[in-house]
Amino acid sequence: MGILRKTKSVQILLSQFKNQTNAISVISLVSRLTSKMNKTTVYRVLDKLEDDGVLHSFLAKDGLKWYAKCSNCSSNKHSDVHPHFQCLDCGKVDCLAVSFSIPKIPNRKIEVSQLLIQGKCEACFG
Amino acid sequence: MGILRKTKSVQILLSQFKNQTNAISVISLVSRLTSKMNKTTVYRVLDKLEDDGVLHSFLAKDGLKWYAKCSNCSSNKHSDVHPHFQCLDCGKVDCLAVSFSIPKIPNRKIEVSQLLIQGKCEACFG
DNA sequence: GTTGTTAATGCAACATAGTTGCGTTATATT
DNA sequence: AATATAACGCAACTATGTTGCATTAACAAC
Repeated sequence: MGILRKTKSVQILLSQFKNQTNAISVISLVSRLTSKMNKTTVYRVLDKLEDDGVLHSFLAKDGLKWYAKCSNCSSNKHSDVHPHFQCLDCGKVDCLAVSFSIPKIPNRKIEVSQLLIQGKCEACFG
Repeated sequence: MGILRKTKSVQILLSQFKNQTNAISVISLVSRLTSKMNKTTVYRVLDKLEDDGVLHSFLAKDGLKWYAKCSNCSSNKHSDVHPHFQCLDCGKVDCLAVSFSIPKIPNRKIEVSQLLIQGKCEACFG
């Protein structure tokens, strides 16, 4: 069950993802919004926005959950399969606008896949 | 700093990975060895075995850490880059013996990458 | 085999991410 | 304005993982 009401919390959270394509960790959202809403609400709204195909989530290598805007998803399915890149220096995570090929695996049905790449980003590499 | 002494705990943990190629979650190891060693010891020994290139670790989609035997790693580097497959039905995780190509990304230095594939395994697919 | 050094362990307490139950608030419909 | 109920805040809780420290045990030297 997705978002039914455009509450203040939903609008605040959506505004965090406006005008930027980077992913944001849940921890970061909870702490930066701590004066505006309860952490429980952050978790619940993010969950629903993912249901609706507005955001997609993935886990970084440290086990923390990150969210980013979807580009071509609906509430039916998350069609947007792309790798995520996390900088080991500054911690920034972004969605890479490239597609990758999943290796063929016999006798298994593939449903989801996620590729996490870590290294140094443009800013930290130079 | 890796393993220096062949203690009873080290031997018990290593025996869990003998004669099988599946990955095992830390949670599962902690609970199945609860009568034989403290959970702190489980975490510490696994950490050291990974340092030594004996085991490698990765995170499944639920954020839980899993370990599996390395095949071609040393304490210097984990050379064994392969995808992991987790069955959404039975939860079993295994290392796939295939290599995959990481997409080219401009202006970034790639250091680590992990591909997690989820779906239905041979047993649950049929 | 005994001794000494110190890596490894067990335990308790702690840290952190995330979840649940429930009473209250506020959105949207009539 | 009244009503139904989705959404919220709060507190308490769960689970995974970590830390500090006193004790134990591996192993090398004798």
